[in-house]
Formats: sequence, C-alpha cells, structure tokens
Amino acid sequence: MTLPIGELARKTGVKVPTIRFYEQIGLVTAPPRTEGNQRRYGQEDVERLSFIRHARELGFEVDDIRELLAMSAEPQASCHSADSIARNHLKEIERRIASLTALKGELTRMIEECGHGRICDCRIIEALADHSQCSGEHKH
Amino acid sequence: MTLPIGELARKTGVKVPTIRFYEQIGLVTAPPRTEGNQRRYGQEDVERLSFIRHARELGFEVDDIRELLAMSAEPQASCHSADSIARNHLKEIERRIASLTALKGELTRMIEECGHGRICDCRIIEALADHSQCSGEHKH
DNA sequence: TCTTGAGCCTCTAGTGGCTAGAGGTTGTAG
DNA sequence: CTACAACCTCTAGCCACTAGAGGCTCAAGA
Repeated sequence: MTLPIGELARKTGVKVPTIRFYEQIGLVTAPPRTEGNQRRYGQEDVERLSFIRHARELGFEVDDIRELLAMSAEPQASCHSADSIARNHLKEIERRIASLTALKGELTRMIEECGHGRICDCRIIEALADHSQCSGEHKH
Repeated sequence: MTLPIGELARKTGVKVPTIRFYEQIGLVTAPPRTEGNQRRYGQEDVERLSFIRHARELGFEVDDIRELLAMSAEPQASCHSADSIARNHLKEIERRIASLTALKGELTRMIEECGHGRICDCRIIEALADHSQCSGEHKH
C-alpha cells in the first residue's frame, strides 16, 4: 500500500506543499522514491501525519510535536512531559476563553445599546485593556 | 506623565521593537518626540497598547484590531452604519469560544486519561492520533 | 560641568509555519 | 503512445514579529 503525496494529503488533510515542508524541517522522515523521483508513502506515514495535523489544530507548536513524537517512539519512558505540555496548553486555552467571554459581553452590550438608540459609550477598549496590569511573564 | 518607550513596554507587556513595529504599520499613532528624537508616550497609549496586546493574544489579526479600534473611537458611527462590524466580530468571537471550548474538553479528557505512568499507558498521544480518519473539509 | 552607561534611534535580516508560482518531469488512463 | 494530471525543485512571499549592528541621547553621579 504505497501512496503518492497527493493521496497522503487527501487522507490526512495536510496539503501537499505542507507535507514537503514538514519533510524539509525534519518533522516527517523522507520516504522512499520511485525511479522517477516521486515520493511514495505507507500507512505509518498516514498515521504520523494525522497525528501532526491534529496536534497542530490543537495549537501545539512544531517543537512540542517533535517532543510528543519522540515520546511516542519510546513507550517505556514516563509521560510526564507529554502531560505537562498538554496541561500548559490547557491553561492557555482557559485563559483565552475567559478573555473572549469578556469581549463578547462588551460587544453584546454595545450592540444592544445601539439597538435601543442610546448613546454608545463604548468600552471595548476597557473590556480588554483591563488585564493589562497583570503584566509579568509572557512566553513564546 | 510622559513615558519613554521602555516604560510603555514594561507597563503593557508589549516589547519595545514590537511597539515600533506597530507604529510602522500604523496600528498606533506616532507619538511626539523629544528634541533628541526619542518617543514620549501618554496614558492613552498605555491603554490602547494594552488593548492591542490583549486582542492579539486572543488571536485577532491586526486588521481586526484596526477595526475594533476604529469602532471604539467612533461609537456613533458604529451605532448607525457599522454595527454589522460589531456583529461580525461577535459571531467570530462566538465561533472562537465554541472551538476553544471543544479543544479544552479534548485536552482535559486527554490529561485525565493519562495515568501519569508510562507512555505506553498514556492516552495523550493516542488521543491525538485518533481523529486521523475523520479527514474531509478543513477550512482556512 | 562633564562623564558614563542604560536606554534610545534606524536599518536590515531572520524567524515560524506555511503558501504561491515558475518551469520542468513522471506516471497512468485511454 | 500520447495527453495531461500530478509530481518534482527552487525561489520568493506572507504575517507578525524578533534580533543585531552601529550609532545617538539623557539623566544621575563625581
């Protein structure tokens, strides 16, 4: 069961140029080629690439994914880092949800007041500028 | 109360070169300068920039932020002619909250199922591989 | 008043994670 | 055996920064 790159793309939802790009940066290994120099992939590649796509959709960075892939290759090792990568991610996502909810409230209020013909004293900026003072660490 | 760029950076959590970059692309207006050509900012700039940082963290693109800023500057206009802009943003925000909530659920499940033991029992990696077959349409 | 050095200035180039396009080659269906 | 979709490599572009070189400013201390 060997697939050309286009088939792999179709099966995984990762675009052809992106697959080549992933090969270039070493996220996927270079597959064997035909006589005519075309890539041919196997089932493993479908799985690996699906994994990558899914992780990317969840917002993991390429370096995180590299780590996760390395871990999955060594099943004896402890899963502590996988766990902490995921936990960090979760925290970030929770923070985002909270902020978006605040912004949503503010926009909703504005739209409603506009509908009632009131003066729109807009507080969009305050709604989001609020957290400004909780400065501190901002990685990546 | 006039601040040099470094102070503004400290107060807002936006890095100095990023502030200059924002000025360059017209996201913030060029502030007055000292005799010696150094930027001096006021309190408004702190708020505006905090807002920008926050909005960026929420994943809004620079062009979206430009619109949001314009809305907040002219609330009258948004009442009468541009409240569709607000509505569009609201829709976008709701979509985002929904998808982040889904991610959160998925990550939470992954983390819970990870027994904190060995990779071979850890479900994080499997969870990421799972959706592999649900190919199909993937927007943007 | 003068000096020192942290902080400011501009400019160019590099980063991540793709995406687009030019220009040429291969593989397979008819 | 031919047509043509799909493949190949290579370069350049995108967004939103980030880093570094090389030089100038400003305020606090001697």
